[in-house]
Amino acid sequence: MYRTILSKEWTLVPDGFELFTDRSVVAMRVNGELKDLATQVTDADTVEAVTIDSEDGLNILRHSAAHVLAQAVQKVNPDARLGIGPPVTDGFYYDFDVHEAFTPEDLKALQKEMDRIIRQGQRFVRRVVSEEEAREELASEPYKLELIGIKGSHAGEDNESVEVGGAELTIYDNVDPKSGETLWKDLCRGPHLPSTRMIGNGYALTRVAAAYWRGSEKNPQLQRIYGTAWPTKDELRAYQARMEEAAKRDHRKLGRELDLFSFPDEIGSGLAVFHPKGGIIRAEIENYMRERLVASGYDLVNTPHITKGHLFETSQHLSWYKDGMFPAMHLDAEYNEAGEVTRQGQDYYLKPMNCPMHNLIYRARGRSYRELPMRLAEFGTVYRYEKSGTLSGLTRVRGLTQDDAHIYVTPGQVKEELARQLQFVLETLRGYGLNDFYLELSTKDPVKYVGTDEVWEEATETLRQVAVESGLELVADPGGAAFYGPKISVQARDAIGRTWQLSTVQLDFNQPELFELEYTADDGSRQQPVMIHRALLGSIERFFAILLEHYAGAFPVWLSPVQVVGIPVAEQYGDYLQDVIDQLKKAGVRAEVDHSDDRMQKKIRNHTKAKVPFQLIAGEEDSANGSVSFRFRDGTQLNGIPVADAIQRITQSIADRVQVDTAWPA
RNA sequence: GCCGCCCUAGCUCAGUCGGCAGAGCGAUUCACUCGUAAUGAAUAGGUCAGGGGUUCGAUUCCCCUGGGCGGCUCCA
Repeated sequence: MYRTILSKEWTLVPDGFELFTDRSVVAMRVNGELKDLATQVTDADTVEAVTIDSEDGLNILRHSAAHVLAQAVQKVNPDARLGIGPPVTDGFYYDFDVHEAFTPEDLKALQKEMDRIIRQGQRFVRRVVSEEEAREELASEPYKLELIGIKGSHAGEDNESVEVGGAELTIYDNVDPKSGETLWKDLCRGPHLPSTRMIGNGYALTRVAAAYWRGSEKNPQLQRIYGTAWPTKDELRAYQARMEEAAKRDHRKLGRELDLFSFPDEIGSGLAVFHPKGGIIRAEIENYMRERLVASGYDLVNTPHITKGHLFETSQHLSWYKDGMFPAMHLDAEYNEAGEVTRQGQDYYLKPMNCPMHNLIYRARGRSYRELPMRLAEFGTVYRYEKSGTLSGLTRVRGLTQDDAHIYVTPGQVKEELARQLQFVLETLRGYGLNDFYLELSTKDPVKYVGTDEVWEEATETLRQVAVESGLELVADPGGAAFYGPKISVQARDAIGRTWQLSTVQLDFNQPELFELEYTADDGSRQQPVMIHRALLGSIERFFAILLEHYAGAFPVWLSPVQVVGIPVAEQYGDYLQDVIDQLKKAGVRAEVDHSDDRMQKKIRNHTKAKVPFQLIAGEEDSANGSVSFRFRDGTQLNGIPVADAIQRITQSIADRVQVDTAWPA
C-alpha cells in the first residue's frame, strides 16, 4: 500500500528510484498525482509509493501490458492502426483498426512477441510534446490524432483519458535498455512501469472481440484484444482458476446437465421452457415469495399478456420504448370487395411492463386515503424484443416473468413505505440464501427527466436517508435514474464474489399523472397518489439463473427438485425403502426410490452428480433394524438412523430452508 | 442490430486435404443382486442446423437463412 515519505534529507532533486528501493514500488503519487518513478521531486513535495499490488499499481501494470500488446501487434502487422488501450477490471484491452480480424492463432503469435518484449526489459520513457509535435509524430495514427483533437475541445472521458487525460500531451517511448534505441512509442498520459520486465509471466491474452470506436454504434468497429495481467504468475493462475470455477457454474451448462430448462429453437430466441425439475424449483421460489407477500400486506393481482395499443400510448411506453417492444398485431379490421375498410382494426401489443395494467386496477373505482398504501403484486410475464446479440441464457431473454409490485401511497407515506420496502426486500432475499448486499442510488439524468427539480430532490433525499438507515454500503449512480423517477437498487454478491443487480425500488412521478390516478383525502379533496415500482427478484428467470450459479446446482433442500432418493443395496430391499420413501412423500417431501438395475455404487454416483441432498441407503442391516443410512452430497455418511428420526430430520431441514451438504453433527 | 467464431447421435466431442459417418456417456434389452462415486454384453439412435450454388460426387468449398458463443451497442 502507500507509504508517506517525510524525509527532508534530500538536497539534490531525487527521483523515485532513489526514494524507493523496494522493487514492488512501480510508481508514486506526488502531491496526490500519479507519476512515473523517473519523475524528480523536491522536499516540498509529498510523495507516496505506489506498489504493484495496490489498485493504482495494478492499473499501471495492466496499462503497461496493453502498451506491450500494441507494440507486438504493430511489430507483427505494421498496418494496424491504434485505438485506445486502457486497464479494466482484472486486465486490459487494446483496440486496433486492422483489415483482417484477429484469430486465436494470432493471439498465440502475439503473446510470443510480447514475451520477447517483456524479456528485453524495455524502459517506458515519458516525453512531453506540443500538439504540433504530437500530430507530426502520430501522422499515421488517425485515431490518436482524433483524440488529440478532442483534448483540444474538452477533456476526453473515462477510457480515452488514459491516452490524453493529463494536463499536457505526452508520448511514451519504449526504449531498448542496452542500445538506448526507441523501439516503439504511443500517445499516453501514463504513468507506466519502469520496465516491461515487471509484467513478467503474470499476464495472458484472453479473447478477441469487436468494439465501436469511442463506443458509438455510428463509428467504425475496431478489433479489440482483451488480456489479463497480475503481479505474479500465482495470481494469474488464481484468476484463471476463478474463471474456470465461474464456467463450471454457468447456468446454461448446469441447466442442461441437471435437466432444468432449455431454449427450443422451434419457439424462438430468448424464450425458455422449464422442464419438470426446473419447474419445481421455480414454483418453490414463487411460493415462498407469495407467502411473504401475503404476510406483508400485499394484494395479489393478475393481468393479461396482451393489450390494445392505446394503453401503452397512455403510459407513453410506445413513444419511449417502441423499439424494445414486439411489433403490433393488427386485429379485427374488415374490408369489402373493393378492399376498402369497413371496420377499423385495432393494434394489440404483447406487454413489456405490468404497471399500466396495475394502474387500471387502481383506477377501477374511486379510492380513499384509507385504502393506502395499496400494494398490488403479480408474477407478470412480459415480452421485450431484445436485440438478438444481447440475448444470453436466462439472464437476458425476450419473455420473462417479473415479480412486480406497484405501491400507491399518499405523499406523506412515501418515506415510511420506502423504508418498509427496503426491509422487506432484504429479508426476503436472505430467505433465498443471499446475505451479502450493497445499495446503489440512481439519481436524476440532468437531460432526460420529467417532473420538477423540487420533487426529485425530495424523493432522492428520502431514498438516501432510507438507504443510510439500512446500514448497508451505499454507492452513488449519478444520472443513472430512469426519466420518471429516482431509484434504489440492491446489489447482491454471490458465493464466488460476483455482484448482481437484483431488487429495485423506484419512485414514479410520471404515471400517476398520465393515468390521472387519484384518491379522496380526509378533507374530501382529490389528491394524486405517489407510485412506487418494486421488483424484488428482477425477473424470475434471471433470479433462477443467479441462484443456480450461486449454489452451483447444489440447492438448499427446500429448493432441490429431488430432495431424497432411496438406494437399495440390492433389489430385494427395494420394498423396504419404498415404504420409507412413501412416508416421506406423504409428508410432502419430493422423494423417490431408484429401482433401476444399476449397481448401488453407480446409483450413488448418478445421484451425487444430480446433486440430490439426501441419499437414503438400506440393505440387510438397516431393513432388519428399521433404520436407514444417509449419504450426503459431500460423501459423508450417517448410518443406522431410525426411520422416524430420519423423516423428522429431513422435513425439519426443508421447513428451516437450510442448506445441507454434509452429515449433521451427532 | 454490428464484428468474429461455432453448429456432426439426447449430451460431450473425434473425423472426412471432396468419395457410403465414429467414440464415450445417456437410452433400451439381457445377464449379474452387490453396504457408500462407473458390472458386463447386445441393440437402437444422424437429411453432419435448414436452403441454394460449385462439382461426376458436398457433412467437407462458396452464398443465404436459422440458432448458439465471445465482445460492442442496448437493457423501461
